[in-house]
Amino acid sequence: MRGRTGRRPGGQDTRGDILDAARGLFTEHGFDRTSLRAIAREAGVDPALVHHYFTDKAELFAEALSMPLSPAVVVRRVFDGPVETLGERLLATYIAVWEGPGADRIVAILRSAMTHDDAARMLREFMTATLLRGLGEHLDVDQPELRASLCASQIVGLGVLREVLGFTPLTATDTPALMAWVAPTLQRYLTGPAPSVD
Amino acid sequence: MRGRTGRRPGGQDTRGDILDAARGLFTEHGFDRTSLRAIAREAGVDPALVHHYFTDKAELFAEALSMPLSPAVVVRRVFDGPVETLGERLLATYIAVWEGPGADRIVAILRSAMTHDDAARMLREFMTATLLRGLGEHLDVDQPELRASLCASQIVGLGVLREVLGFTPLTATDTPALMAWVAPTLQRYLTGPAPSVD
DNA sequence: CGATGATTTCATCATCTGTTGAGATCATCG
DNA sequence: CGATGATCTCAACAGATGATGAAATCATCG
Repeated sequence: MRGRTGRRPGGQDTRGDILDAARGLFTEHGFDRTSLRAIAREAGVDPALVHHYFTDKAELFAEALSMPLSPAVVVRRVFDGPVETLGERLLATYIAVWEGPGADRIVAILRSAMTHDDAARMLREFMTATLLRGLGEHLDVDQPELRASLCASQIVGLGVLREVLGFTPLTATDTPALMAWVAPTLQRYLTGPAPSVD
Repeated sequence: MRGRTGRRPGGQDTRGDILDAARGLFTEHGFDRTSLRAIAREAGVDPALVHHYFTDKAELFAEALSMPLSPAVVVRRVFDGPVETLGERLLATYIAVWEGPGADRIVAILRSAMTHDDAARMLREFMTATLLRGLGEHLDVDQPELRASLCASQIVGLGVLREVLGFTPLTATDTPALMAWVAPTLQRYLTGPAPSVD
């Protein structure tokens, strides 16, 4: 039954199984340390089949880790409300992404972005689409790109240390307490006055 | 001359050449994407020689990317001065590390830390040794580990986006302007009042 | 000069990588 | 039922990887 060649009986979603396995392994080990063969093994499938459905390892990565959240939704959620609590809603939205069902994908992208160009591009697009796009439309501030990038740096830093590297003080602290610390930072980056450089 | 076996004439520091090559390649590609053979090629040396000097790839990584700055020096530099400008000095110290002669090592560690345990450990040790150690001794605040970790998250996020991923708004902004934005964040994390959680 | 030990390369190993082509099995539709 | 096409595995490829043992060359010190 297992080692038999040819098409399997019963309409199984083998392609989906491969995607699931890929998502799991990419999340755990990143792009480079994940082999097609390991994915195939995890999915209970011959390596050649992976290559049959997805021509490239990069294509499989892109399809398995497609955006977990539509930028439009994020933008609406973040910018719909009083300006004074903008940082709070922004942080809450991202933390919801970290901890929500799409968390795997984000961690995988974060892990892989450091060495793999595709992942870096996906991360950049995710941050700019969800963060920078709404800024220009809904907020009237100077240097919007810089402000957004500063927010991105704080958010990414938090995600890396907490979700990827598992820094103990951050993983141990519960989410509301963490938000109370970090939200004011984002708020100032977004709406605070530009500092004067000495 | 090149393809000859046996010891080379002239007291050359081949071991040092290997370390230099390793540092450069680890910096550019991270741990996983750097092969011993590529290092050997770059150093103009047989792959077996690399293995002769450094038993392991991990050992070579650790030795090539040893700490660029002694924690004691960092702690003294950061905590020697008025408390009101603590965040400023802290950030200046780290940015000096990013941009100084040890920058390669930090970038390599950052790149590799996402997938390689040794690099993650080195990063964790670097951050805690330079940041957390001094806090307990020189500063009387509540939750020192959490405060230090929040600083680490902002610093690491900045380093990742600016030095590793090359986020354009951050790379384009000059250092003093960036410091003026971020230093207050660190200052608040270190000495500000603990926020009340709703 | 001769012996000893450190340096350096060669040839080779088993293993893993992504990829390919051929053929086996099954679902689907005439 | 029979043909067509999608699905799936087998066997195998060439190339890269980290590693090893043996031999060649040189520096050093007696």
